[in-house]
Amino acid sequence: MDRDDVCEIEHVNEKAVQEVKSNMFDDQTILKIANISKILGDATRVKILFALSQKELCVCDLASLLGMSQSAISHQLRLLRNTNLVKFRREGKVVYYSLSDEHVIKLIEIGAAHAQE
Amino acid sequence: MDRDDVCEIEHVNEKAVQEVKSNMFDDQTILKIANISKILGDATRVKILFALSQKELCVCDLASLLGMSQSAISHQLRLLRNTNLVKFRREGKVVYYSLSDEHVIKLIEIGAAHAQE
DNA sequence: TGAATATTTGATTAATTGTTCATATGGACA
DNA sequence: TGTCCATATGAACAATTAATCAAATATTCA
Repeated sequence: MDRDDVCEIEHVNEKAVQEVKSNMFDDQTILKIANISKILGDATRVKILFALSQKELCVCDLASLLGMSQSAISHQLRLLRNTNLVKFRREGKVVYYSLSDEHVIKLIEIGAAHAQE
Repeated sequence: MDRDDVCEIEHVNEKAVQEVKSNMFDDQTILKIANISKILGDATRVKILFALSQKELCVCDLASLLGMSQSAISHQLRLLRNTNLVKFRREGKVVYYSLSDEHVIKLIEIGAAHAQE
């Protein structure tokens, strides 16, 4: 699309637009904000992260806790691993997961505060 | 699926699971957390919300600022309206949008802090 | 009223996503 | 080695989603 034609130029508040633009986060930061939000945009993942914020748990614990298949949990954990939100350690056959990012809990808390309204 | 069969019962740390479960947010709260996160899970919407946190802007301003079609912006604004994250006022032909939820900015700020790593 | 302009809306389409099922991997232990 | 069990992974499928295009509203102004 042609961004000069979004509307008649006289109607754009050019000064305000430029001012906001100069304060805007760079695209990479915006993308990272969107990406971590995307992670929290699924109830299963929110539950997993909240659970792990309280206790280190194995895949099996999480599956039991959430009443979901071990495969579904494992898929979600992979996502959380790939985005460095959780870490894990192996103990025999069992793999224990725990949080590796403190921001996530703040985000969940603010989301919860937002929910109470 | 059968949640009793996710794994051998003896291997679930039942006590830990129960403890976490008792502290877990209720499903409705979890859903609201996920839903507001979903909103922030898109770069266009993050930009819109961040822009509106600084200045009241019209649809046309936002389209110009983001270099996107006015229709695309309008669709996103509808979403933000429906979730009560923005409010608007009409002035003649022009509709001005502004933020109506303070939590959103905190979420974006924490997301940005997370991005700086 | 009719023309012009800002915005909204509905339908469509391509892309993304979360779960399921089946199968693979990896460690423990006989 | 072979079996068991916890976990991981790949393919497939349904559902959701964001942009585009075309068309509808709403407001101003001549």
